[in-house]
Amino acid sequence: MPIKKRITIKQVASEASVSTQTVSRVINNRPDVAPETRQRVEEVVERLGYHPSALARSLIQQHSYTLGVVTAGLKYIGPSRTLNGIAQQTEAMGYSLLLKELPRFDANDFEPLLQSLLARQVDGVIWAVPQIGANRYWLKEHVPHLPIPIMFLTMEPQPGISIVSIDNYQGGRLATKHLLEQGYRRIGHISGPLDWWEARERKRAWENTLLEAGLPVEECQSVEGNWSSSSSDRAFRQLLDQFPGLDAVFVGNDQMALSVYAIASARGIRIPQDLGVVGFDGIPESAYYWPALTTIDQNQHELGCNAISELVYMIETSEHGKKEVEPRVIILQPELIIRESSPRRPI
Amino acid sequence: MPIKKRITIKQVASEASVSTQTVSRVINNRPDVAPETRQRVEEVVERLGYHPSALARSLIQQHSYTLGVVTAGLKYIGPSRTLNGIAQQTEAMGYSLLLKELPRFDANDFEPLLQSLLARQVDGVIWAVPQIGANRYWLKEHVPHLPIPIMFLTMEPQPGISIVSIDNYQGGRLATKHLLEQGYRRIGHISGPLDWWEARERKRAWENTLLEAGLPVEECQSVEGNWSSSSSDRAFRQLLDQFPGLDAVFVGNDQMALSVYAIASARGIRIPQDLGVVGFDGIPESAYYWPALTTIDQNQHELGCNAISELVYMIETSEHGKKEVEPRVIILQPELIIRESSPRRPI
DNA sequence: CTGAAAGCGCTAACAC
DNA sequence: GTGTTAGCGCTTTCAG
Repeated sequence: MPIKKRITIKQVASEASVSTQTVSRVINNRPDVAPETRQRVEEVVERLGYHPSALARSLIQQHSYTLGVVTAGLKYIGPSRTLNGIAQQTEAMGYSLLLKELPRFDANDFEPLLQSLLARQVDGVIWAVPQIGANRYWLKEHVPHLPIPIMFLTMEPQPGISIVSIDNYQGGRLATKHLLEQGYRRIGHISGPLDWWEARERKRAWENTLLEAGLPVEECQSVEGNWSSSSSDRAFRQLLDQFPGLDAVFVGNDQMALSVYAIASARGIRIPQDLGVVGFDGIPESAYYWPALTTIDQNQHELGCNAISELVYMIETSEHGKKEVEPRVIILQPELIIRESSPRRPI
Repeated sequence: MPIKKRITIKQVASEASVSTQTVSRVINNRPDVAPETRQRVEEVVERLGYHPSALARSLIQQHSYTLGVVTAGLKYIGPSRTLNGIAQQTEAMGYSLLLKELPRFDANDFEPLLQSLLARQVDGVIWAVPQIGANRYWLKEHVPHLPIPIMFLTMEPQPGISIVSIDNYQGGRLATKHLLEQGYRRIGHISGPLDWWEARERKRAWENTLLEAGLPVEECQSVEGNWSSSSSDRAFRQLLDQFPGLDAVFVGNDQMALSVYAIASARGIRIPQDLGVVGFDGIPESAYYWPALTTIDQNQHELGCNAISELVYMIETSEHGKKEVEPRVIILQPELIIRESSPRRPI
């Protein structure tokens, strides 16, 4: 039961007529306490509503059981789903979470952020900000000097860095191959913003898959969006104008696919009869687009979970074994979900 | 620059040939330091890459400059947008954020959660979990005994409790009145899950507004969903079956409106010619439904910002003035966004 | 202006 | 089994 004033270990000790050390042993479940002493102490702890200060404990043990997470764009569903996994797994592993959100995706003043986490003695850090532009420039120089493990999400593998990522290239490949297999031939692409690594990977996969199938890929065949529905509103109209004969489009995410649907409806282009569509992300809503959207499901929740498991593993082995843990790279595979927006094309 | 080993104030002191107090004064910008001493210390701080331990500081000052936030359902966009506001405002006010996510919306084992926050000496708590079922039962008994301020989001005002909420009743009223004004008369409702306070408020507003307009409200005129698109898939079909002559529907949130669109399309019901639709939430995507969705915009980001400003105010005045701050209730007003799904009905 | 001593709440290491 | 001593890294108090 929460109480108005904070009780200290001293008060418990004096109330139970033992030393603080004994109280400490009881609350930490150490063996060397006489059963009746233990019981007496426990009774006092209960009665006073005593709860040990994690702060004091962290200070002396040099171990806070707290993880720092740096994120960006929580107002979007992707980062939130990842954070959801992170929070859940952190809790499950008995740690707490200190949250920092970057004001912008491409903010790159990593230093004060990292310091504020280090000042609070976090045991490890998850850098859950996607790789954009040059926002990873500091890795090479600074990561090796950090006193604690740091785990990066969603970025290009790099020697010496621990990373958990989703295979965006493979996702783009699955999407494009699916469209090819269904008989589409003039396949356009609405990409995410190309300063994002993920957007580039998806586009690169689309391009290579077409080329490997012996199809030409022209400049006018793809347009850049910025992940938002409103951006693809413009992008899709441009694509229609500049690439005649379009029979399918691979859209960089499900939000952008939504306005592809809207523009198509407004222009009398029927999906899927006149135009096949494949999205990316697998947001729950995409199953209720009409027609239901074929998409690439990326499990961002699991991404977060994996990152934490791995990070905690790094923390705990580097403590025990005293030797540094080898940086590890984990790549999760996305999945193709076939729905109604990409049926086999009649010959 | 981050450094491998942690530097302590002692090392800085000895390196600069001063006492630790002097170093302390310098890093806290206290006045009583000779300019040249200050400069010498600053130089050493810089050279060694010293950063004070927030932990040790919190311990002695009994003030951690950290806020605890308890949230739930981060995989949904609503809670994330709120957390976004919370994180941003917390940062802006110079605090850090300790994040806890409930495994389920209706989890009500508040006790261990609160204790784990208190153990880390948070200066205040934001309870950002919506009011559902009896998950507020503990307030009356426990809140008055908490040693720190606690701020609740999204719940029914209650004496003695600090709350920031959005006026869901007013939102439901705006939506329903709009449909009435546009000439719709047989207006159905797909509600959120009715153990949610927000869902009940929206429904109550819909019902009262119809009654005040002299229209009957029958049992068969509304169906309960669970906020997800899939739930309203079922709910809307049921509504169509059980309430003939439906000419408009007020849907509890924008996600559920999405499958109303899908079912309508599949059944040849034209929106808006045959059916007017109004949603709730104002998610960015709703502007790209086809036709664009009229909805009630609730600014959840601002909700989070307000909650933090208020909480920090409570913390800082209760410290200075030593007297408890009066609990405050802040109600934010949602806004009607008129788009294309609810045109004036031809007579 | 500066330093010495005390202590925040807890635990590690050692005595008894 | 249990208590004592020391100290995590910092700030407060008070003396000079």
